Amino acid sequence: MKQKITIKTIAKELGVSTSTVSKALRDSHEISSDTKEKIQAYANLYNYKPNHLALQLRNQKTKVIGVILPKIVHHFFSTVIMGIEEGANKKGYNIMVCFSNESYKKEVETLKVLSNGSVDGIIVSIANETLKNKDFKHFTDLVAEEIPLVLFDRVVDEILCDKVVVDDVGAGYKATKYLLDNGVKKIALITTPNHVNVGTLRRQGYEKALIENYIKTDPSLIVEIDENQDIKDQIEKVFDKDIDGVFAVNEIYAANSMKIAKERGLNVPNDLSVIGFTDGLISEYSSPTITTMAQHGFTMGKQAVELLIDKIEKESEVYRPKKIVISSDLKLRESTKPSS
Amino acid sequence: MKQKITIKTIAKELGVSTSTVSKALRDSHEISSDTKEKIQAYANLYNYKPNHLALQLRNQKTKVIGVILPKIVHHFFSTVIMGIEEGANKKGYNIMVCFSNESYKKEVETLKVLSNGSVDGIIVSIANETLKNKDFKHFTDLVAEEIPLVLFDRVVDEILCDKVVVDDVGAGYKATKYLLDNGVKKIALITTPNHVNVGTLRRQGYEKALIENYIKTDPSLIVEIDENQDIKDQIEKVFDKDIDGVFAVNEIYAANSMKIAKERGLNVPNDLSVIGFTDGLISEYSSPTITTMAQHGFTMGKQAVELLIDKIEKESEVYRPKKIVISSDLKLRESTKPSS
DNA sequence: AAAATCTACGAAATCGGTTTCGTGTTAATA
DNA sequence: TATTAACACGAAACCGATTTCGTAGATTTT
Repeated sequence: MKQKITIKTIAKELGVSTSTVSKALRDSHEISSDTKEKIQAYANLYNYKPNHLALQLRNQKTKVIGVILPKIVHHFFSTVIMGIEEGANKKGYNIMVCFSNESYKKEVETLKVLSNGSVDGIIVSIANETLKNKDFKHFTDLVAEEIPLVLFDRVVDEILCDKVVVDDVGAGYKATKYLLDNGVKKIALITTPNHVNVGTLRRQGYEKALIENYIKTDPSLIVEIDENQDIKDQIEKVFDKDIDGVFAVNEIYAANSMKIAKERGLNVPNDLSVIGFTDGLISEYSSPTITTMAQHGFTMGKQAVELLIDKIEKESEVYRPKKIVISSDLKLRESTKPSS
Repeated sequence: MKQKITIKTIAKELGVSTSTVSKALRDSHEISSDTKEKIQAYANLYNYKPNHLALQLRNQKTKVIGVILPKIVHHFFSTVIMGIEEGANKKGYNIMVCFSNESYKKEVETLKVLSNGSVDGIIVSIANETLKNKDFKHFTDLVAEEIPLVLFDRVVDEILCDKVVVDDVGAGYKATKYLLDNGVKKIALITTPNHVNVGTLRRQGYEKALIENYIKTDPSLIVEIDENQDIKDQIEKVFDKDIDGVFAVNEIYAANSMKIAKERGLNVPNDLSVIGFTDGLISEYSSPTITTMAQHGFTMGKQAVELLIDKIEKESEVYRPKKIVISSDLKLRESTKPSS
């Protein structure tokens, strides 16, 4: 890179001290307007830009927010990033994005790198492997160091910090209830293994809606997908159970269910109603289009970053962890019968 | 944030100088093993982490790479990010991700922020508005400042720097040729306005394939989508032209075409063959699944970041801009007839 | 005319590290 | 025994800014 022009260069060229240059550039009243003009003109001419690193070191803040996501090629997470970025920019922050790739080890490493002073605070959605391990030491350490931390979507109670979550129980309930209210009787639940807590919560909502309608939960209607195996094969089995509804905890599972239905000659929504989760492109462009629980990722990201910046900038105040719950709405499309 | 432990703290506590602490922690031979052990033990106990800002300032490098994308909620770009991140991590770099949201103004601002020393180099895919304006001063300034820059996918010749692009002409040619070779006669091209050069290039490939087959390009079969208006409506018209093939320059246009076909009772692929671009989830989960030109975003990201780091780390060498062309492959699915 | 007050600027400390160079002590060599 | 070398460590400069404090000289006040 080209030799950057610094305050020192300007000072030397103009025969003044660095303090004078600094003050002149910040338009201090201590400097005569003559000198100011001269210095500012020179700085402009040579396109002087103050070195951010120096400022960060001096001010002990970076104006950067670290974000660790499990993955990015994913509609929900990329929407969240947009929200985080917009919220951060509005307050003069930039974001440093990293990925755990659902790996515990990478999450630990990334967290270590970010917590060495590169960022003022960190936003994380926990990796699946970590949730499975239940090893959260890297997070509790972070909290102990008092580095501002906000978790979103995939959170756990063990970590004491601000959180932004979807009302997963409510969402599962809403979806299931909608199906029941519209004449669907036998609803399959396509969900994640138990350690992924959002899946568990959505399942609770599903069960709650069933109980309210005096229907006993049938475990054979619940499919816990192992992502290491073929998704479609695993869903396939539940279609032998003569179901007339599917509630899938994400888009991919919903899309796979639709495909199976089509192959089996089932008409969606007449023979089978399908509701997915995450309002992504698949649901929108599938045919028929898929009714989903919209997760409002953008809002989540924005709320998360606002919470974080609040924590960063008002650290003197007494702190009690906040939890923001974002309710998700049913977005009706063609894969369900119209509301009766 | 909690008061961080610094080298100074350790020095004071142990009654040695900061130089000694620094050397001990870096395992210098200058320090006796006695002292080293004592210092290292203390540092470990109190979880000392060297402050990155201080190191960055001293070394005049940040080990951070800036990335500016037009958007993120988009399969291709999120795949590219993955590639960039992986390549960067492998070399000990982190990435700072920003978005232009296709806006010229935001692109200029973001570039300014990143070029103040926060990053060692920048990777950009140019915003649509900028391509339209044809105002690249913010980029040429960057090049003049000798800040390492790599452009990918959406690039222009006016900016002298390393580039990574898809062989768009070749891709357009391959797609069109495949259709022609398999009996499709009248192929509609659903593309972007002319200022988006990737669209233009793909169009050239389309035309090249037609010419080779002695078919005159029919302008009425080419639809330039204005993203501010309803996409489906715009595509609708070309369906009146009795077409039997569609080549769309992205997934969304392809999906919309499929939808129209379905509404008009056209069987895909028997009555109409469809080829899209970007191998995203829509193409994969659409029904029938959509044949696409796979863009290899991950590879592009990785190549781009490797080019950039090379530039950053070997800046002494004589520099001549490199251009890496990544060829894209046709991924055959159900929306086209099998190869004959 | 002496004292007080401004004005305009510079010296030096600071942020948290690294690194060069110098030096006192001890051990090895001539 | 005098000289040299090795060892172990500290002082100080440096990266690029900001900011406090001090002060010379001009101006105003008493």
